[in-house]
Amino acid sequence: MTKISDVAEKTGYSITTISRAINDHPYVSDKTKKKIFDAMKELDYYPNNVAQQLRGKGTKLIGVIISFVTNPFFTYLVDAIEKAAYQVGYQIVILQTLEEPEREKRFIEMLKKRQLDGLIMTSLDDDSPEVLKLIEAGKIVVCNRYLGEQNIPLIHVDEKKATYEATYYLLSKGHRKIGYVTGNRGSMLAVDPRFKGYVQALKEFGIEPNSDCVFPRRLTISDGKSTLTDVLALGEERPDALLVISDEVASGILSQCHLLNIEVPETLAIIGFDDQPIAEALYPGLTTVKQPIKEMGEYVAALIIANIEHRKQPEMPELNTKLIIRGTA
Amino acid sequence: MTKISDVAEKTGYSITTISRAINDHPYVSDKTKKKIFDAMKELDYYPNNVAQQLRGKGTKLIGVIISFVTNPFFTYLVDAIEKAAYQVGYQIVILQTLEEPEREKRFIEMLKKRQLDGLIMTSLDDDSPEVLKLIEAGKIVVCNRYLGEQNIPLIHVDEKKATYEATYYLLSKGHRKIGYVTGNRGSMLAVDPRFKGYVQALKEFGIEPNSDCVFPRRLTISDGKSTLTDVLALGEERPDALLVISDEVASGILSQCHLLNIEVPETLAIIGFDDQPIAEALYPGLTTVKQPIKEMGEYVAALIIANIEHRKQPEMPELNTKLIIRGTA
DNA sequence: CTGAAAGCGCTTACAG
DNA sequence: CTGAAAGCGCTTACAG
Repeated sequence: MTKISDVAEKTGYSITTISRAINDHPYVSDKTKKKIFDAMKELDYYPNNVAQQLRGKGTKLIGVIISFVTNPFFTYLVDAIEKAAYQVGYQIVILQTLEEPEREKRFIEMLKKRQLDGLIMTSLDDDSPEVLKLIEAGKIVVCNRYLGEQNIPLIHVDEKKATYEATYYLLSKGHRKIGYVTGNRGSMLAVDPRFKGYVQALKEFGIEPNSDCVFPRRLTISDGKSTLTDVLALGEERPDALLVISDEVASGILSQCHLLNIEVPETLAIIGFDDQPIAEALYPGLTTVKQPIKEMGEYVAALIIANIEHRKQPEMPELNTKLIIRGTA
Repeated sequence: MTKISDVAEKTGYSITTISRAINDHPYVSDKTKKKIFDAMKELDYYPNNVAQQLRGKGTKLIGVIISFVTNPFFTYLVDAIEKAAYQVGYQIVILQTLEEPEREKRFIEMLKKRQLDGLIMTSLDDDSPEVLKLIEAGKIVVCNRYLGEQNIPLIHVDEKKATYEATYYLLSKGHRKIGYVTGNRGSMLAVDPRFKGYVQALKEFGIEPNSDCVFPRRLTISDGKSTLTDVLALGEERPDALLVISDEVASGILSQCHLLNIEVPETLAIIGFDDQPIAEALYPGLTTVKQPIKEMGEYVAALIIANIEHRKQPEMPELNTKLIIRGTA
């Protein structure tokens, strides 16, 4: 690999001058610069970024910790982060936890070892003092969801409001038995803002939430299919509407409705969450809660980069969800 | 930030010994090691990876160039690559071109500047001599698709066979007017192996391909919806089956069929491509060509890492597609 | 088993 | 405007 001394040798200038030309230092004449650039081109020389990093420039790499790359929600978030970061010279390292704590640990180590300039975490398992310190130092930004106790800053949308509005919509359409389908464990419900929004709307209509109508741990399309079976097993008591915290699970339910000739939305209304592309492709189109993923991604990228470069933090935009009404409710 | 000299100072050992303890060198006694590790823990010390890199260890970073992160096909490929790479200590930098050549250029520069140990490219725009040199050197591995002229090694499935089989299936079901829906530009058809497989099957049944039934540049769900309109506009001549080189586009077509009460597969049969999760969620389930994405990702990861570490290349597995028959054909 | 010193490839304060 | 030299934080050949 060619290095800076090769360029110095070839041009007759000192290493110092080559470095100054590369870094566009004013004290190098244009003629000198041109000669140097020509030589660099000829030698196919590129500065070794690792050496530059050791001299204080960062890695220009931001890690983004997500649970699964194959989850479209994260994919759209990463897309927004990547575009914003690219503009200012940063790239994204994709870090999926697969919900394994050792993976999260290793990713945080990457930050400590300075492989990464900063870290965006969409989930947080390890809230040890060291991690908290990194959050305080601005090296880690937590975004989207965190169901823990600690009082840490979190960039997120108002999820409670989102489900409140969706549930309210169903209620206003006359539904009274509304089920709740979530990917979370049942034990998490107590601290889940989405569940709280659902409960609040029900209570405003004088309805006590029925735990038989809550379906936890539903994550995939085929979970959705089996959820319909569970719903039907409730007989007379079964819900006439479902708030489903995942478009994918909702799509599984809808598909099964077709198979069993259950009319949507007449017999069963369905609202999804996220407004993934699939929502538009289904028939009937899936009514769903659109998250401001793009805005959130852009903001969180701007925030971590401001932290890395010790600049003043940008102002948080309003992160509003929106109920997109299509055919299923 | 704590550095190795801080650990040396605290323990009273030399920097050399600390380094040796970190790198598990045999000439350090276990008692010494323990003392050193305790001090490291106490100081929350992590070796600066950048300095280590400069001493010859790579960045342990592999770039993966894809067109769009939001495309599920790439998402599944990245997932497979990530998992295989993680096992052996590498991480993935996600590099989306958005089909802009400057982006591709910048990503290749990252490799030249040694920000990346290797590069997996799922598309290749710039086949300049320098890039070819990097491919020959094993620093770049090209995977999936390349519609260029150059004779470069490419890891890929037998796409011609895949579309041949899908088309053959439609023909054997009695369809004779089979349309072809692709994301490529029409001008690319001549070098597109997928199109060749389609044409070959038709010819075996004595059918001349009809250019009216070829729909290029269809990339999105809403492209799919408008494609049905284009199909219907053909009147008597319209196809009774469609081979669609994208599950997403196929889902758009199917959704529009529901809207216009066109029976699938009776009036119009549809075959997609990729077997994305959406295929299973649609009604009827989408018959589609499943690609061996996992196998391809694992192999390409193993290959680039073998190159990086100057080890012998693993053997290429068979990369077979499979027609998944569901309800649309 | 241990340490002083050279060196990885750059940047930059200092001196000219 | 230019260059010799120090130094970023490590690893390792060399000497003991």
